[in-house]
Amino acid sequence: MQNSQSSSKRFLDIIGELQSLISEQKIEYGDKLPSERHLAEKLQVSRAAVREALRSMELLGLIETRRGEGTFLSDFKKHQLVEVLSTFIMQQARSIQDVVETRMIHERAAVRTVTENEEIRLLPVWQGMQSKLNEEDSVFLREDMIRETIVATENRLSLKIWFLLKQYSGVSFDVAITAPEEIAAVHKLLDEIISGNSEAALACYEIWMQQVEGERGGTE
Amino acid sequence: MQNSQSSSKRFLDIIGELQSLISEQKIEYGDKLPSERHLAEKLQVSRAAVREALRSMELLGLIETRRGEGTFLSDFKKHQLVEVLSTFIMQQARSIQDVVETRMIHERAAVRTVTENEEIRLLPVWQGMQSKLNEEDSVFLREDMIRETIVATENRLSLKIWFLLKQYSGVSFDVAITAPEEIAAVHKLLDEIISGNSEAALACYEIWMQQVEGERGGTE
DNA sequence: TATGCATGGTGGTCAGACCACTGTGCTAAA
DNA sequence: TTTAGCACAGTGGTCTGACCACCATGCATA
Repeated sequence: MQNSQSSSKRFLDIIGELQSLISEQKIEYGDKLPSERHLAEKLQVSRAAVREALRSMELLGLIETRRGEGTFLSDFKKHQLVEVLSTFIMQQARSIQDVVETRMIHERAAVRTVTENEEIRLLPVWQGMQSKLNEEDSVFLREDMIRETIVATENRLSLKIWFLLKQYSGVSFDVAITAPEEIAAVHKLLDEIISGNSEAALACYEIWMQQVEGERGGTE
Repeated sequence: MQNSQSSSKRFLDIIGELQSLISEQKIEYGDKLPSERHLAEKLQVSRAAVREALRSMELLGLIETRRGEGTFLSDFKKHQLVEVLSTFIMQQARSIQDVVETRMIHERAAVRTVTENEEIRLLPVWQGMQSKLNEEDSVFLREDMIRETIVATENRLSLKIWFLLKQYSGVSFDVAITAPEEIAAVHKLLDEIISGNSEAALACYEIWMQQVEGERGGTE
């Protein structure tokens, strides 16, 4: 009867039942869960089914399993994360505009951080990029510039999020910077970073991005 | 020999092998994967083990399974997203500092966007929050203020990321704003948003956050 | 030509077995 | 009495083989 939608994914039901059981029995982070065999008996399913559910939860970081010992509720607050993650995944990214804007949020923040931090902006990286930008036969990608900027902030999470977003934003980043105007724009951006003028650096960034944005619709 | 760390989680290995296989055989989104039985034979593991890996991937949204038809690669580019989030989950958040900093990146960007956008900053929401802040018996949570700000930017992706990050950043956001200094700080922030002075608004935001940050270690 | 059915392949589930590992408690040696 | 060693039970890890429910296909029949 209830097989078409609701229970066609039994292992999802099992996950749900496990979570109920966890909250009912007030199992805290780090506590031990019933063994796979006990769970199978309690939930009236096979051990294989229980394991499929448990492995899924493990991959999500909800639980930890230790051979010979048992299964334990993970001691980090990963639950909400999973919730968000799943809703995130389930409902296709809505607007590409959000992705672009969010990507740029991270990029702007990086430019600002780098420019306003004396230690970072005096790093030799920036000069290195400038000379590479000047060389005729060197390949200097758009994403190199931005990536290095975010790397310089030493915020790995931001870097990861950016890396993710750039793949969605529909802009070609793995493209060498060759157009004279673009070289000039990036050059100026690097200048302003080195001189520590954050407002000017951000302005350069915006100009550059407008150039990049404007090129869409050209080739394709 | 190599059982203590690397291959103690066989189903993780299987997931890895599956992903290799997917990229090797150039399986595109929406394409059909080999059947569970074939995979089991190919990878030299039991079908149960293959299924554990597949169910995990399914929960993450990487694949879709249709009974009687087969297993299909999910038609959206969810891979990287999952990869980013899961690796981040797995290896206990490295530096909580990254999380906090990234959260603030989104918050600052929202404050700036809202303040610099005439249509948004003239919305009645801000006054509404101010009066609520003044009322004696009303409950105005920290996260209400920030959430509304990000909501106002209409960037749902940024909102989701923020929502995710706030749960990790170790700061209590579901706490009512009651301390006189905090009320004053938020009030001033709202003032500056309404008057459209972005630098001043950001300065207020920083002050507020320093207050919030400073309270850690007090109660706990 | 069009309808209906048999068949093979697929995921979904199960039972039972064995292995590898861990913790515990008992036993025997010091 | 204390301690070192071992046997054992419980746990996760894996495998096998079986059966069911479902779907697409193609063949046989009307």
